[in-house]
Amino acid sequence: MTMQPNIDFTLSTAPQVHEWLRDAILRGELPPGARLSETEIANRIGVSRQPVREAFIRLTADGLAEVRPQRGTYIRRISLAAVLSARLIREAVESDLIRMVADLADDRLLARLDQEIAQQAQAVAAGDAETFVRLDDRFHRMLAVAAGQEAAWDVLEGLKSQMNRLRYITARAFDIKKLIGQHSEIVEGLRQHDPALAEAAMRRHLRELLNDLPGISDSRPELFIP
Amino acid sequence: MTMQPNIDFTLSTAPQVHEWLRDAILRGELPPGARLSETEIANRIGVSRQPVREAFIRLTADGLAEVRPQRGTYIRRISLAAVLSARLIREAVESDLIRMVADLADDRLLARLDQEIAQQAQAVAAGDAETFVRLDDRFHRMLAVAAGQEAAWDVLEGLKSQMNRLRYITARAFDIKKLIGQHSEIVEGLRQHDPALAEAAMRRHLRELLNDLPGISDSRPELFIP
DNA sequence: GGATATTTACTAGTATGCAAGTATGGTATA
DNA sequence: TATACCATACTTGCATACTAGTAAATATCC
Repeated sequence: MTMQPNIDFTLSTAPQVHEWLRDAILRGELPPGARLSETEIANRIGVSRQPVREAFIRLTADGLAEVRPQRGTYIRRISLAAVLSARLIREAVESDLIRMVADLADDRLLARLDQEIAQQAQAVAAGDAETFVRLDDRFHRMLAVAAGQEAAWDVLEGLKSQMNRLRYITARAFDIKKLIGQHSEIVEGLRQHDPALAEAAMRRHLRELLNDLPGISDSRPELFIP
Repeated sequence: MTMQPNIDFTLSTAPQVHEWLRDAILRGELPPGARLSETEIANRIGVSRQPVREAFIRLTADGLAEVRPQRGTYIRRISLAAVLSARLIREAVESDLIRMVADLADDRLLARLDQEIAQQAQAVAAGDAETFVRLDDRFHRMLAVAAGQEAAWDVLEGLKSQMNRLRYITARAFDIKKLIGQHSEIVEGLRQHDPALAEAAMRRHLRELLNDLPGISDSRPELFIP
């Protein structure tokens, strides 16, 4: 954790500290298992323990930190079970959403999706894995919006936080080209207005994580709860 | 809010206060829109403001309260959009789960589900709507467990909190007999090991809320965000 | 030298005081 | 009577002091 946050003292500081730490955790800057201290962070950013403490409580509620009384506060390691649950939920929801979109998709939407995929290809050509992660999220969000269910996607975002940490930390471990090809298959299903085809492509796509997960948990066991 | 919590002073008080308030909110004892005060609750249960304040922060993270700086803390009114999102997610997930169960269901599971439904019928015969809400949750959890996905159900529990408040507050507004009949249809699909049949029954069941919601939001507008 | 107390430095949990913003009700004024 | 103003009593946000518990290094005893 190299940077300091820019605290705006005309606003409440606790939420700002929370957001700052949350970002750092999701990006993997604060790795699973890392130790935090209310006092140390408070001194670093020039506030009292109190707002930092409240930020820790919020992080705990997010499932991103764990306060061990009288011992310390730690960045939570990733629970494989939680990742698998989130993946299952995501597959179920996005499968339903993509069926809805298949009925509604018009040329304008299809063109925008094609354009998104082109940008993704550009990022992978530049070897920029982090950008791809961001674009990937945007692609899926766009589908949720097209289904008129952006709110549902926002809920998924919360659940996906464990998955996202994993993706940022191990972005290079994924076969990104394959993922982009799967995006194209999904859009192809939409183009044909074939809900079953689009759904099958979506499920294949979201099950990809199941192939990668064992390798990741073998090579980076320190990220996970044993 | 009539009762006092039993605070165990050998443990941290903040989490205890949080759980106590959370229950009161979900049961509808603290109704949407109600005003809370750190000081008042602290005095009532004989602790300082600090742990109460931390409980409020946790409630905010749960989406159950809203702290308006320098104004007060209020029990959040229910967002219709949030309920609809939660319902959609629930339908998607439970549909996938019930398909899994249809493949695995054995006589022992079917017998236990039949027994659950019998208990539900008993509750409705006794006119005990609150008990039915509890049994209903147990029924759906049992299905998730049978699919080997109890963790996923736990995640849904968190999302459903807005829905649950509604159910407790307006338990009598629902046609409970109809709901029990739908439970039977779901189990019938399992008995025939027919995933499509079971899924269709589940979706019908979970879409029932869509029929009741307009009536509820008309007759109890004070529960909802405008 | 090894095992066992003890000190010491740290941790988070709680209580309390103060600051700053908001709502309310009363009062003076037109 | 209606309106503007102001005093007051609240609210939460933050800082600080103190408590109690943990863990690790150190001293002490055998």
